[in-house]
Amino acid sequence: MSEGRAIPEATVARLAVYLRVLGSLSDGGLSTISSEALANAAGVNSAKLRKDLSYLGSFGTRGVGYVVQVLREQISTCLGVTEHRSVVLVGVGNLGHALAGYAGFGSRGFRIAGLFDADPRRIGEGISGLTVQGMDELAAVVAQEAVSIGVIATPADAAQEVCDRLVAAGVTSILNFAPAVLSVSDNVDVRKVDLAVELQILSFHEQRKAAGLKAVL
Amino acid sequence: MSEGRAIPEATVARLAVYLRVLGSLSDGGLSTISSEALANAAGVNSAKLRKDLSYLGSFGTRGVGYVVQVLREQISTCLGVTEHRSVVLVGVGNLGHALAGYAGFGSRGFRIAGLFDADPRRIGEGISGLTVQGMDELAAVVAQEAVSIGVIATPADAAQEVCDRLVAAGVTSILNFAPAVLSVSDNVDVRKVDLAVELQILSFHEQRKAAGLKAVL
DNA sequence: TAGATTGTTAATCGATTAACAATC
DNA sequence: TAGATTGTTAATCGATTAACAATC
Repeated sequence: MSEGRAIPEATVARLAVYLRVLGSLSDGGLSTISSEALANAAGVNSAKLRKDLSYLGSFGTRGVGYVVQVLREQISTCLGVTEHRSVVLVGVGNLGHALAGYAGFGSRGFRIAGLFDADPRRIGEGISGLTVQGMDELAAVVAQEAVSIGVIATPADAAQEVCDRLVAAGVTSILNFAPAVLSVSDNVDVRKVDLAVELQILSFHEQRKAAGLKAVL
Repeated sequence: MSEGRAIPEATVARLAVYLRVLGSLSDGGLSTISSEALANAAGVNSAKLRKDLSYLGSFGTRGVGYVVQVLREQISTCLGVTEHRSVVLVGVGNLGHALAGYAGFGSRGFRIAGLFDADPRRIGEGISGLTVQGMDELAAVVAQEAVSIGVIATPADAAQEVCDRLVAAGVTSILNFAPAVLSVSDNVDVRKVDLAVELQILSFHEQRKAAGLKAVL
């Protein structure tokens, strides 16, 4: 039981996309779908989709396709969406506000257990039904609400300290929106979302396109 | 000239990180650095770092390391940071506000050429020194300001239409923050940043950790 | 020369893809 | 049975890593 048949990282990311696409499809009343159709909707090719699903088991029907509901349940279970998780969000600047107001949390099994900020002027502020707390409260909330995920939306220079405090409080996964490289012990997972890096990757490709154009002319 | 010696996608993403790390290092007055030290600061191993840099050429000194300034210039040139690029941002909700206020744009060679929203009540609103415009103005601004990159920060159901209008206006790269899969012609680059997907990946790993813990006990 | 560190090779690892036998 | 589509295999491709010769 609880087999360690490792699912590739890239597959996990795509499963989350499939899950969302399946959500809108079943809202649209569709009850069954082929790998080809789902792959198109998700923007991948069908071989990759079938390979991805094969890591979860085999619950399609040859000649027919997949039952949308079954697929949703299998993927949800695999990703752990069924177990609700509490997250804390540190830093309630512009980005923190946007994240706190993000509607997708609840429907995907996440619950914001607390908002925190180091700036005393922000403490007590109400955002999306929650009240901003000071960093002193962080450890207690993480412990009481069994929080396992921390989201960092502070400026870069505060990120490492916030990270350390989150880890000390017991958080084991961190989603980092601050433009800083965090160092953590390797039992803690960190994922980073970096606007500047995304833009620079696009910029790089723009440049290549321009160079290609020149080469052609 | 303008050689097509392809730089791997993964390398491009890391180069952007190295560039930022080098920025803070040279602010700190450091003038020379070894691959080992830079790799540590960037959170990768030194072999990977050297391999990444080798795609740009070889401008380190054996036995010594790299001159920080030289490295910054080489990476900047490669990524196209030296040529300034104009971007437009569509959707000025919470997230749009956060993005519009993001300080890192200018220092990285990007300039916001316009903010747009479909909601007539938002038109005329001032954000970070810019005025929100209606979608009718989009095409003209893209053309006049030679905008090549569009950022989508709308709700999911508006994303595809906004995308189509951006592409029609002449944008060739899109950064999509809306939780929707965009379909575009393949001369247009799309990168997607998805909060829900990031959280679900973390959630998946949390689950694995919990299962591993149980297995050990 | 001795010590340090780069740049590159070759081995390994992981992910993608096409193709097709299995089977509804 | 004939047509459709899955699940899986094997080939390919790309990225990571360790190791070390080159060289400062």
